[in-house]
Amino acid sequence: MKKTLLIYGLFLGILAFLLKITEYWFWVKLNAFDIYIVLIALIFLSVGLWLGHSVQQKNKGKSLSQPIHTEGVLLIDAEALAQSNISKRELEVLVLIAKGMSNQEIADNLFVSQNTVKTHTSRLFEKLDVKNRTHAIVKAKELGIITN
Amino acid sequence: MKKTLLIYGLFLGILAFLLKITEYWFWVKLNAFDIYIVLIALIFLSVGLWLGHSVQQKNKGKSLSQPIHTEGVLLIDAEALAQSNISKRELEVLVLIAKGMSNQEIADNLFVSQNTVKTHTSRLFEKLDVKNRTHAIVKAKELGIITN
DNA sequence: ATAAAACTCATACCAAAGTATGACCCGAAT
DNA sequence: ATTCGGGTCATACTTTGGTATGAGTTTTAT
Repeated sequence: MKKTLLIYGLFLGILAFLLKITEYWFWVKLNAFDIYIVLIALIFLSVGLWLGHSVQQKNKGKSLSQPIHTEGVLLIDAEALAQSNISKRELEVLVLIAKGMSNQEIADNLFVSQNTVKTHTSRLFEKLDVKNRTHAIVKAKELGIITN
Repeated sequence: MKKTLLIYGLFLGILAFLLKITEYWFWVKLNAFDIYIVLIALIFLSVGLWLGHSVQQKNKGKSLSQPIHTEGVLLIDAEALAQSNISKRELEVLVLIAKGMSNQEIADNLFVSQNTVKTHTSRLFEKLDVKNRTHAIVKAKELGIITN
């Protein structure tokens, strides 16, 4: 946490410095005021998006533990789910797999890397005692974890 | 969450401060320009944060927690099957895919080579307009060609 | 406060899935 | 008889899926 904040601070500091430099450049040499404003806006818009994404990542673990059903795929047996030791994130991946998504699509959907999806799927398959995604789907349905 | 926002706010404050400090390195002048810039920056940072948050919310809704959709027992729609131009053999392969079998397992099951299974699956995917087996399963179920 | 579990990500590697193309056989329709 | 669709198979290739391992961070439980 400390490290993360330090990085944020450092980044913002560098950003401030760069802004001053570009300000000097534009203001003195070119006097392109409008361009400068747009630049500022774009940069901070990006920073905002980035930070928003970070916040999102941080809140991932919080809220969505309760949802029972999803579009087209429904959780029925909470007991079976608990029994299986499948984590929240793994369940999300499972649901998206059951929707027919590829690893890359799942990654995009969950805003994580493909590698992360792969480790989730790997653990998932281990817990379901299967060897591939299609088998995982039927097994999960057999166990009542998901359905349609 | 509150804490996080507070920290971000703090850093924004530091950013404003740094902007003021660096101002003296280049410009020994105090005017409305910098305040204006900071204002722009803050506004667009907010927009960015808001957008990031919106995306997050939207995604949440997309991946999880949607209305239940319980289809009763599906009958295999012969019409849909005919419509899809799927051949007998391709249908057999499709069913075995939906059972979670690998290509090799399907080949063994149908007493043909794995290559043959691959060409069947390939044609099947083409006819179902999908790119992989898991998607083929959901598509075929949507079309009522197979059921569980 | 600390340990355990969950989440994220990366690299490297191997296996399976999927595509493209061409070929042969067979039975049914024209 | 010839064409055509379906079935079979092969080779070569690219892409995706899956495993193994290690590591850093965050959340949660003790």
